[in-house]
Amino acid sequence: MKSYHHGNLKQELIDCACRLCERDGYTKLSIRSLAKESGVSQTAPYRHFETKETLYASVATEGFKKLSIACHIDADKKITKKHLVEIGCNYIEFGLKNANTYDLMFGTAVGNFAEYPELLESANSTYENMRLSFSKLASDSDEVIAFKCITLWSMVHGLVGILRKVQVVGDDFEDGVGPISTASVIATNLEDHLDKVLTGLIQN
Amino acid sequence: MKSYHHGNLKQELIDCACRLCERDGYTKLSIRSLAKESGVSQTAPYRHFETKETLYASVATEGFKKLSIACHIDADKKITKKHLVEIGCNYIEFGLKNANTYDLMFGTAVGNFAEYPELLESANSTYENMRLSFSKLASDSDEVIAFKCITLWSMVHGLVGILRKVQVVGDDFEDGVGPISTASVIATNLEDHLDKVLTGLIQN
DNA sequence: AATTTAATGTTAGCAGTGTAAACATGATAG
DNA sequence: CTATCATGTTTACACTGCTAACATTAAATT
Repeated sequence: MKSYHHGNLKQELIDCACRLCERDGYTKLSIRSLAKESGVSQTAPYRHFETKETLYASVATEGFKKLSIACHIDADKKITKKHLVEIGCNYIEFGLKNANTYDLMFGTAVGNFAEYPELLESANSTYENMRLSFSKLASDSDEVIAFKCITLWSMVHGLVGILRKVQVVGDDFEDGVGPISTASVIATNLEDHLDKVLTGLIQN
Repeated sequence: MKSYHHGNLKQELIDCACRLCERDGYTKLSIRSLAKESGVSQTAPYRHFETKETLYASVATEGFKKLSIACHIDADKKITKKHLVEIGCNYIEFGLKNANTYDLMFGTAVGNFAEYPELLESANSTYENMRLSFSKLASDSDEVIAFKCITLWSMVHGLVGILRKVQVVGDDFEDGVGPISTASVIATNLEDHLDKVLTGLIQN
């Protein structure tokens, strides 16, 4: 039988939001439809999320947790360049396969991460993981490690954006020269590509 | 006196939309407020824009035109690496200074560029300009040029995203190691940074 | 154990949104 | 001069985020 109190509404709303957000994009997500989906009144979600942005923040938090997991590699002892390439590939794969969630995480939907401690923490933790991997590669100074880390991150982040957009931009160039075909070459040789760029990055 | 017909509504709506979009972000943009701003009835814009996405597409089109201009460099004859660095810096500067418009251009607000011929053209033309610059640098094959072009683009695109996000992510690391401080080092030495990365890119 | 309190749910309602339909106006083509 | 068509208006609908007032029940306090 259905009791007055749901019991686990907050988590169910988040799960549901993650699902719908990834399926339709966060723009299409409405608190009301979410409530209906969970079999609860229109305004019930407001007991758990102050505003819609708070809900977005929760979905983004889950996103960063998943991204962290996707980028995690099992290599406690020695990390090689190959490991970094793997991380990069996993990152890009995540970004392409969870495009809508990725948008929410890196777009302007959530204005200020600092207002949402859990989001802040999950985002920083994703960064910290990547940083640790770099620190295990060579005996660089902390500054150099951080620098390389940001550089790799911006690289894979950029590739996610461009590879995705390019699929949508159309291609009125001759074969092999336009953005689409070029990007798809990169996409299908992602490992080689990252390896090449990382080589430049690591040896400088 | 005010005539029944506005005379130049479409362009005024676009201009106004560009302004409001950059000021408040495209999410806050409403067709109704836009109409009010132009002193016209709520539904008048629908004579010029089939849907809101069509309006978005127009704003994005303007964005790509401005980006093209921002990235344009006067160097008909010989292009050097320095020129490419300049292009990259200008690109990043545009992305950071016009963050909301940039979001509209590269986010999911406009789903399929192919549905908006003008947008498609302005986006491709931005790419084509960048490609031309690369083609004037060295006598690479078309494929190599396109490859380098996409790589540079994804690099600066990624930097825009990360530099912007990082300002908002908070920084609970020791000085000089966390994402913010590292990113700001990169941001203030943007030319050096791009030069370094481009060196690796060009010589491979 | 009884009672107070706080957390969580519901109902009703406001102001704002995108968009469609029916109608009004006036510039332009015949 | 008249018919047409692009452009504007009015009205209306279904939807949205969000608030306020009220209902129910779990948890804390006496």
